[in-house]
Amino acid sequence: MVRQTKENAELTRQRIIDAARQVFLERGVSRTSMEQIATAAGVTRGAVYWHFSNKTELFSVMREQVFLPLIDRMDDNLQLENNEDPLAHIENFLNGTIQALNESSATRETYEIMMIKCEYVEEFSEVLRQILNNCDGIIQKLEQLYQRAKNKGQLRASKDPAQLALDTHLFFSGLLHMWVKDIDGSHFRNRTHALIANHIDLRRK
Amino acid sequence: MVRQTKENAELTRQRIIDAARQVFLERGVSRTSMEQIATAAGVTRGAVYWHFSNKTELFSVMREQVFLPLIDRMDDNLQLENNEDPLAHIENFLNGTIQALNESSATRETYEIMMIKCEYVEEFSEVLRQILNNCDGIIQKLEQLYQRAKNKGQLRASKDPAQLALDTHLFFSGLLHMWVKDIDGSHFRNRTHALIANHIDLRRK
DNA sequence: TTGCTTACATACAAATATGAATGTATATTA
DNA sequence: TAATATACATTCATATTTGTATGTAAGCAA
Repeated sequence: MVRQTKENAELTRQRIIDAARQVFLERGVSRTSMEQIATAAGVTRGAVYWHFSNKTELFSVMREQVFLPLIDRMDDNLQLENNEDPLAHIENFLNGTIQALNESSATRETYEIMMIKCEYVEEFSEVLRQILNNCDGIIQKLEQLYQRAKNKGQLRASKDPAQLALDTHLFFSGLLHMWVKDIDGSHFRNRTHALIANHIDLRRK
Repeated sequence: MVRQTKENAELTRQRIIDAARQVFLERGVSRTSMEQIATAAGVTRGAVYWHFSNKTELFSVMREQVFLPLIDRMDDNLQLENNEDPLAHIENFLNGTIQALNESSATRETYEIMMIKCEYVEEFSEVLRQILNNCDGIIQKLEQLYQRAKNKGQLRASKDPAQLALDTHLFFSGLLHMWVKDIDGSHFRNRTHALIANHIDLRRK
């Protein structure tokens, strides 16, 4: 296999990314060598280095392939339309994110890698900063939605939208972490719907 | 420095543990070599290997030094005494844990290492299982406390103690994660008290 | 005081990983 | 169709890391 067409090269590239995800998941990012990724992708290290300059870049591409669409989805989903029921809107958003995890193994695996199979030091601390930035965005939008809920009289008395937004965000990051760690699903994966409903219901008047 | 007394050997051992924590924090567990730990502790690899059979064991000891007392504290603190105000009890427990982070740099650093500077694969997945077990215990005790709160009529109508306990646990693991990641403290570290108060207040009648 | 053990330091061998250099056959293009 | 750039495979030189093996001086027990 020497010189592929452009299209085939693109397929090779994607195979390498998928292989990286798989090996990262099994062995953790640090312990994974370029050789292992290459083998898993059915190529040699030469090919991997041709497409990616090093493991960090490969990791970033893998991550962005999953996260950029996900962030878009969040942005769309949290858009402040003329929603009659802001609280239900928040609930739908949370459920939707969980649904994305259930439906896409690539998303699921990438989450798992990022949460418990990656060490955020040196080059990787940049990733952490990006994640925190996203959090900020989500919190802001949650706050706006809670503000609208308050304006509509959906909320219990005197609840501060900013605080509610933070509480929801913390609840949800906790949920995502537990969702990922709870491999057999008995504790959280099978109960997300009820947990989310309960969380939102605590806010309702 | 050739042959120390028993006491001095114990000091050396502790210095190695502290050095490991420091290097783990800087470079992540995987990237840390025994050589780096030894250098940081002012000894050679020979000493490190004399005290610990490998990096994994050293990690475990470091972790247990911080976590076993912490778990004890939790057990004590969540004990079901004749408390008049179960909700306040929960609030105190949460605040106390945060306080432990604020007061002890070893605790703080160990948390940071375990959350964002360690990859839970192979030997380390055992640690993850232990953590989840602890979570179970905490959730159970929270549930009992919420049950007592319900019996005392502290809770809003028809709230299920089990659900409330899970929600609190998710909130708090989210908070711990964010607390650790929010290095400059602007987002969460300075607001934990209010966040916790708000969270508990959502449950109050 | 002798002899054994401890608490390390030093030296060694083997494995593994990296990046770059080089080779090469085929697409692509002029 | 000839020249060139592409998409890899192969090779090489260089670190790095690990575990162990061996050395050694001082503590400790008899």
